[in-house]
Amino acid sequence: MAVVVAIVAGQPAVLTVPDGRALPSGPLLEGHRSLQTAVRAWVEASTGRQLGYLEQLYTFADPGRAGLERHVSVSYLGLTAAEDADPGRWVPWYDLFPWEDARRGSGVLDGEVLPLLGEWAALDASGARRQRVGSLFGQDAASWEPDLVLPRYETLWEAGLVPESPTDRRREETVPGHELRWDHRRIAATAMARLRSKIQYRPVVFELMPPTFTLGQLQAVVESLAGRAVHTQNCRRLVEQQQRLVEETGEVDMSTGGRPARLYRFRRDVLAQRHVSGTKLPTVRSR
Amino acid sequence: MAVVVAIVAGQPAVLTVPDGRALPSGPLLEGHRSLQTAVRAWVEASTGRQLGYLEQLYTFADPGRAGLERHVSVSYLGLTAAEDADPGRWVPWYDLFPWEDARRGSGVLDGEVLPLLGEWAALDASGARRQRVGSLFGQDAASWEPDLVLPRYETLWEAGLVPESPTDRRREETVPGHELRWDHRRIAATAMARLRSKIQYRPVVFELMPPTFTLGQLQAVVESLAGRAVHTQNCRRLVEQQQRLVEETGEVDMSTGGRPARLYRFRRDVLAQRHVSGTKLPTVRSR
DNA sequence: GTAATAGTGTCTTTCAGACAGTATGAC
DNA sequence: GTCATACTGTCTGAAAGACACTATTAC
Repeated sequence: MAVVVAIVAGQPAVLTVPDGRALPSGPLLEGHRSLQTAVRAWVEASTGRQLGYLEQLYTFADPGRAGLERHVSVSYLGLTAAEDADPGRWVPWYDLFPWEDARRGSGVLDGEVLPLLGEWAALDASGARRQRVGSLFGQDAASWEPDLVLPRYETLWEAGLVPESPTDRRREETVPGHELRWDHRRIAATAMARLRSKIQYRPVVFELMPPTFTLGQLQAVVESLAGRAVHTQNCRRLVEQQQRLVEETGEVDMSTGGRPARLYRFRRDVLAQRHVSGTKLPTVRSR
Repeated sequence: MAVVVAIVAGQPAVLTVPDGRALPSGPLLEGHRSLQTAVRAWVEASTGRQLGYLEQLYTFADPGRAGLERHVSVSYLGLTAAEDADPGRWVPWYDLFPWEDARRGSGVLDGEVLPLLGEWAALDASGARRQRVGSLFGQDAASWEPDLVLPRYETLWEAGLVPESPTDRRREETVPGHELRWDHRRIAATAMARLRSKIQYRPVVFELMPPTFTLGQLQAVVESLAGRAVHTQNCRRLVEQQQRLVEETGEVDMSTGGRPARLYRFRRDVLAQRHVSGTKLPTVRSR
């Protein structure tokens, strides 16, 4: 099973099967040296695009009844450069998790998710639920941490607020969001969490970028992944000077609507050279 | 398959099968809700000790011949509190990887590993091997990064310098170190790398500590895991003030050989409360 | 007293975060 | 000219890294 991420129409999106209701999955191919190469070959063959990056995510297993073998499925996170072909199979990541986008107003979070979670938390006299919701969803002076995608999803699942919650606790009213079959939305949440933390300490954002890009575009992609605004100047400083992750191509992009932006390309050689860190997500406090 | 780590006689050690030549492994048990709980139950039953921490490491698969199912094995990293019973089944981690201990003199590294790697690098005219060895093993002004356990091991494997290297490239003279069957030493290296990076951003060291401990003991454990000296005062400051990860018990340990040390205990409640980071490994430059 | 380890106070350097200002296009 | 976006220079505060010093035991 693979969660393949690309930037489609400026927003991160996840590749699905044609009906848009499940992640693509395949059998473990024979004859490959490792699982990793087998998965890469399978994804590249079935999507027709090259994967810039692939890493193992997590291995799940069905409970397994007596006498039967468990069914084991290994999930992977893959990144590929943006391309606008075949948009039907790409589901925007914030359609899956509308509450994860804290960039603008966060309407779904404040308008629908938090009130429903509030009801759930109120049912628990000990206050543990309220504290959990607070620290995960950035209430009560806790900051909203982009990485906590999975525990946030799990909280909604436990609270019965997603359609895939277990039937005995599922509520009438659920939180908005594009549903996937089985536990695929949970796996997508795992991938999203991994990617959000990975971009902070490894330069993997560039695998999602076209060959040349402006620093403004780079920042927009980082923001779309993190789901929040980052600090422009520090982002530039980090990428350009401190890490020397990019170099100018000498060309400019005139279609900005303002001053033309210089085009840059990723310096792939730094990956081999040193042990570099990624985009540190310079945070912006107010907003 | 599990890599269970504990501090035995002051040094990190890995649990093995009775002959000390393989990691313990078991079948996927039936009837558990998740793989994680199944592994925990199996390890706790077979070792008789509780695991403070358990996380999935990596999933490997045999190449798989036509018509046969691949054999999949899921590996886990487990941490348990120090205990000195049954020392025969614990193999010290620096017996497995003597070159990973950069705390004192690093005799094995300078005396045996680097000369052999130098020979291997010299066979490559392009200089790529030399650069790789330099950046991984901290030569040529590159700093020695504790986390790079796995690429260092893989380099030795590729260079034919470990007994488990493929026969067609294995050298006469290999690097010292306790060998394990199959690819178990590689899995142990994966675990070591994961643990070394994990202690920097999650407070997992405490799972290896006895219920009460002095800050000196804590520092010694961090150093033994990281394989290098850390900065005493900053380590204290971080753990005590900034993160408030520990609290005094009010008692002291008189067996230090110098001034008695205050005893502390880990504040388990912080795990639930906030999203705290671990021991930042304040580095010490000279040495 | 010395040796050894525990613990405290403070200085310096680095850098994330922030602000203010300038540059260059379209209209 | 205005508006919009791109880019630059500099300030500040927090914290990592480092140093010097004091405290309390055993001998």
